Amino acid sequence: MGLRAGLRAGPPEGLRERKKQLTREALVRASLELFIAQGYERTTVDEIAEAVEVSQRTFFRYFAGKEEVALASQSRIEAHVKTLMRARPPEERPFEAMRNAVLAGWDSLGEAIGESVPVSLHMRSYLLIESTPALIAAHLRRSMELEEEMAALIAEREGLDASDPRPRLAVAAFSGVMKVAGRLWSQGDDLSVRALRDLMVASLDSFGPAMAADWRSPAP
Amino acid sequence: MGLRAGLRAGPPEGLRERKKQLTREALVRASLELFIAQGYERTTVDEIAEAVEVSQRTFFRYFAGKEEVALASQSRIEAHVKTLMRARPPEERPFEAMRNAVLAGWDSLGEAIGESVPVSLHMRSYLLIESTPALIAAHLRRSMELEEEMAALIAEREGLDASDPRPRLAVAAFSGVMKVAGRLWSQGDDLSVRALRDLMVASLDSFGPAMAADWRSPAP
DNA sequence: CAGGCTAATGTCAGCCACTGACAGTTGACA
DNA sequence: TGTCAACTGTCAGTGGCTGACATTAGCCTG
Repeated sequence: MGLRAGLRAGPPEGLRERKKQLTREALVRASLELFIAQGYERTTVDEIAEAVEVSQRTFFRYFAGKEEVALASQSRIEAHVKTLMRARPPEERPFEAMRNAVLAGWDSLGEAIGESVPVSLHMRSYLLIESTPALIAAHLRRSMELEEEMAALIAEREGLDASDPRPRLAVAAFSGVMKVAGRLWSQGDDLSVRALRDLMVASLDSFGPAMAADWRSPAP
Repeated sequence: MGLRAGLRAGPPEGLRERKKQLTREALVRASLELFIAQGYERTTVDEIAEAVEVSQRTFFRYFAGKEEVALASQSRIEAHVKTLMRARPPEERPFEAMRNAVLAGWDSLGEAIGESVPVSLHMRSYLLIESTPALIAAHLRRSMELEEEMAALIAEREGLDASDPRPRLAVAAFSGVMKVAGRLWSQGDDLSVRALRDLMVASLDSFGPAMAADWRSPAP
């Protein structure tokens, strides 16, 4: 131990492991670039494999399907947010904790997705997802799983029984708001991370009013 | 005109149109029965086509894909709810109108899905969807489209600009609650329509408290 | 009611995502 | 260094889905 110098998180286990990591990252990068350049459907797995110089079979040993590689960098963020959520101080109320975890997640985007996928590529891949029906579907399913984990986390934080529906309701509302923000962002023209973050904050802030107020009376 | 007697809604245009309708219904029925009996993935399109005695190619002329036929009876309900939503009196607030439209939709399930698909078959198909990852994904995507239409409807009702995010936020929250209710239902053991309806009402009723209350203090 | 028009269907060939089986290659480690 | 296990490539096959073209069958007009 302690032999290696200048590395941060996970020390590469050996040559084999390092090569695998490299192949994986190359596949993600090549996939995203091809998807963005020519569209998701119009890109075949053979093309991706060829670009990375591996066989098609190898591609499928790294990813369960074409969808998975398209959502790969998105998954990194979700994992990151989950970690941050677990680290939230227990005094924070559920909504507050989720809000802080998500915002902190986007503020540290770079660390979340690693060096192999530049931030701008990641953002364009997000855009790709939002504009490709097959990927929208896959993404929503993954989000549902995330929601369930978040609800379980919150139930634990608050000391509630697993059957209590309130955490699930709160999480459903929260991620509904996030989805609206994501959609607004993808339809706007400022594709920066900052713009997305601002939209998230704005959507969260107008959620309360949106639920309570009488929209027909002139705004307060 | 006026020659035909004793028919209700859409007068069958002729023999050709009637046969198409019949084929379509037979495909939906056979699909659902096969899916339920042996699972969605383990059922091939060839099997379905064979059961109805049409070619595989014909199947794909009626449905864009295997997913679509699995969601067919679900789609009927969504269309029905949309209609009911449009008929809601304008005095109702958005949440109220959505709630009433959805509940009324389930109360008139029979009329919505027609005779070709019995209610119990429909409910089991709903269960199938909730337990099949590929169908969950497809269903969530369709729900998203429904949400957008609902938001547009509400924006119009309330006389709001299309860019106002509040209708979208309200709809997102509402359908988040509905999804939770659907999930609770599919995981319970009472698979009746009544049970689903009750869960929807219960979820809607506990939504307010779930958002506002301090869950840690003993319930009021 | 014959015959042409057109919509609906069947047949065939082919693409692409994905998988199992088997063989070859290459790090790991005694 | 040689053995083992992990990783990769090749091949053959299944199933969803599509375009092109031929065939059938309701429809409509004279």
